[in-house]
Amino acid sequence: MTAAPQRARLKDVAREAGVSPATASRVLNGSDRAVAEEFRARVLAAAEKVGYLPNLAAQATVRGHYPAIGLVVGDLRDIFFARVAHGVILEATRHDLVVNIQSTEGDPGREQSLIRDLRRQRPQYLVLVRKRDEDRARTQLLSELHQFEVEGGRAVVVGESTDLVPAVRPPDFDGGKALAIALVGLGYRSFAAICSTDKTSWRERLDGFRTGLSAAGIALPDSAIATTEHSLPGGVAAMAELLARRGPLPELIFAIEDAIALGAIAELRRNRLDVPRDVAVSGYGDRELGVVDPTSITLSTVRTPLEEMGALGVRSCVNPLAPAAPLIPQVILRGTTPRVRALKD
Amino acid sequence: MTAAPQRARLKDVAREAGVSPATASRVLNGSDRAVAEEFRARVLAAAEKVGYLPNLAAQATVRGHYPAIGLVVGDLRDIFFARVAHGVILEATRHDLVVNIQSTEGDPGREQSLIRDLRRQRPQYLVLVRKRDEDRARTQLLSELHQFEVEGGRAVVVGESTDLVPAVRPPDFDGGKALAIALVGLGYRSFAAICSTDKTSWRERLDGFRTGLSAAGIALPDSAIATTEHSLPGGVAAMAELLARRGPLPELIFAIEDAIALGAIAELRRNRLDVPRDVAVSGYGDRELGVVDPTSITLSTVRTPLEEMGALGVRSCVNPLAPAAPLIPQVILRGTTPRVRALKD
DNA sequence: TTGTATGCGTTATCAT
DNA sequence: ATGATAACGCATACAA
Repeated sequence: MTAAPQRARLKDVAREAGVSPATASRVLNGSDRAVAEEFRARVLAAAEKVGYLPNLAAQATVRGHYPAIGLVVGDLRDIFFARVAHGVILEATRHDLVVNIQSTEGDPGREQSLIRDLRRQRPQYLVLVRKRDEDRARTQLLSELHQFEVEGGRAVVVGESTDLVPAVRPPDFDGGKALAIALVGLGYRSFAAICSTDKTSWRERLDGFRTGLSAAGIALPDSAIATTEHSLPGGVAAMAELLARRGPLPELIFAIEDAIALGAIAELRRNRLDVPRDVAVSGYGDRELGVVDPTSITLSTVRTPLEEMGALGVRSCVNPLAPAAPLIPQVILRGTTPRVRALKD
Repeated sequence: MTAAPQRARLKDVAREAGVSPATASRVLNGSDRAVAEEFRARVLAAAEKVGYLPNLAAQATVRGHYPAIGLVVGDLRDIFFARVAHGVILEATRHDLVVNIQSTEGDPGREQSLIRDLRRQRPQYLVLVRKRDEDRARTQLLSELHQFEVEGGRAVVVGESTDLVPAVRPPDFDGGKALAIALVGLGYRSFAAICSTDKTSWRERLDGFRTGLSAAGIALPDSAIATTEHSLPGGVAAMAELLARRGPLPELIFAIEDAIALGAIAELRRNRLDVPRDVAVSGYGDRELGVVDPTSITLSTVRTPLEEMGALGVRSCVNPLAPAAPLIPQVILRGTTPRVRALKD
């Protein structure tokens, strides 16, 4: 009924060129063996003529591995995963690697089974993107990754730390530090901070921030820190708590996450405090909030180089020994943190 | 040096179970042939014991095709592509299909070469996601897709229309109509509209909107329509133009795109007109603007079921004959279009 | 119902 | 430098 799919095979190219399949293979696909110039030209011409495309699957069976990179992400609609995936895809293409993408749909419990699915394809590399260090079923995941490596694959985690396999971690310490230095440079001298209860994600940011401040001789006492949930309502609650402490208002409030910062701003406004006139605010993460709507506030923040992290994940798989370029977080100063001089005018 | 990768093969399972590879193959991978219960159990146990995973590449060489779906998208950081890709990935997983993702990086000119790359893997299906009907190199793309189908693959375009292959189009007419009906239901009776110069994307939305209005006996004359660029500054310009026409202000302004709506709102405010007190505004697209920041406006809009479109793309590849469930756009009424009664209170 | 043998498209080893 | 030939892991037509 259906016509048999017509695709040119290596054999067809060889016949067309009047050479053996072996020779054709040598010129078309990478081989260290040399081929006479005349034959090479004939094969190339023949391949072009019959529209030959190498069959990756056949190559994979004989080579034992697939020139592919398995990519496990969470929900792509989350800009975090989208940015990392974008970096992975671009870098993979540069290395002529196919990207097999899978999504946990936000359920880290599915990671293991997804990796298992991926393994059927014998990809050479595996990039696991994690937002937080979710460790349900850690043992399962560990053994799955281990098995992958036993089979000759190389895996890397991008995002939160894991001691299971090599990891590409966000430069959160550097980001916090750079932000602090930038804010001090704008003239700010007194600070408060709002952290989330999710330890791993804010610890380094805060440590870096403190380090940056201390370089200018400024301290951030624990009494100036509120801890709350990693969300906008969390920011509201924490801000309320800080205000309730009734100390002097700091010049700037550093929220460990953009969403928290937005909540804090909302609560400040509810208390008839203007941002940035009365208090300045900075977030962290650059989740692309507060910048799309010019009629609203624009939030200062730190942008984590997520695309670079994805690309680095690929590079460190492909060439584990190559020295990695450092990840540079980008401090983005917007409307919520004006230069202090301007305020005093 | 490196230990040879150890992976269990079908042969190993067969030996372990004391059966022939053929029998093992029949029970482990889909075959219509029946196998005695005892053997089946032995094979299953053996496979479990040695940790067998079928080698997809080997299966692909003998079967002639790869159980995969090639996915070509633009920049994943664009929520449009992210949502469609998410739908594709989920549905593909349901059909036990691998997803090979590629990104044009926003350059539609790369589509052809990406598809060519994909073809090397002999995927069964191909989903091409397009935001607009970019037709540079249309002929090239056409022949590439044609070649893919000649080889036995099935392709579909998701997004803007194309007559090249089956397409999954956004329900823009229905969305415009549903929005108009919802707004009339809120009590609005006079309207203006701002369209973009990019014809294909707004034509159906406006047609649907007009149809919805006319069901209530309301007309939208051409004099109440401004045309501009598909962007926020475009919205500003168009709003300025509408205001300059100096007619009576309509009760509601329908912008064909959220970004345009935001520009329009900005321009209204600049003219000391309050939204929604003086004029209501609705966008279209739900690009997730104006909803993340609760301190700002929240824009009414229509949400195109992009995930469903992606899933439908997969389904119509896998089973072209199955009747497709209709795509339902979702009208989202937020702060910029309050019930008219409330305003009159 | 089960096993044997052959072939899928490609690469690599071995002669030539 | 080139060509025959044997793998690679698996599925299936055919034989038993």
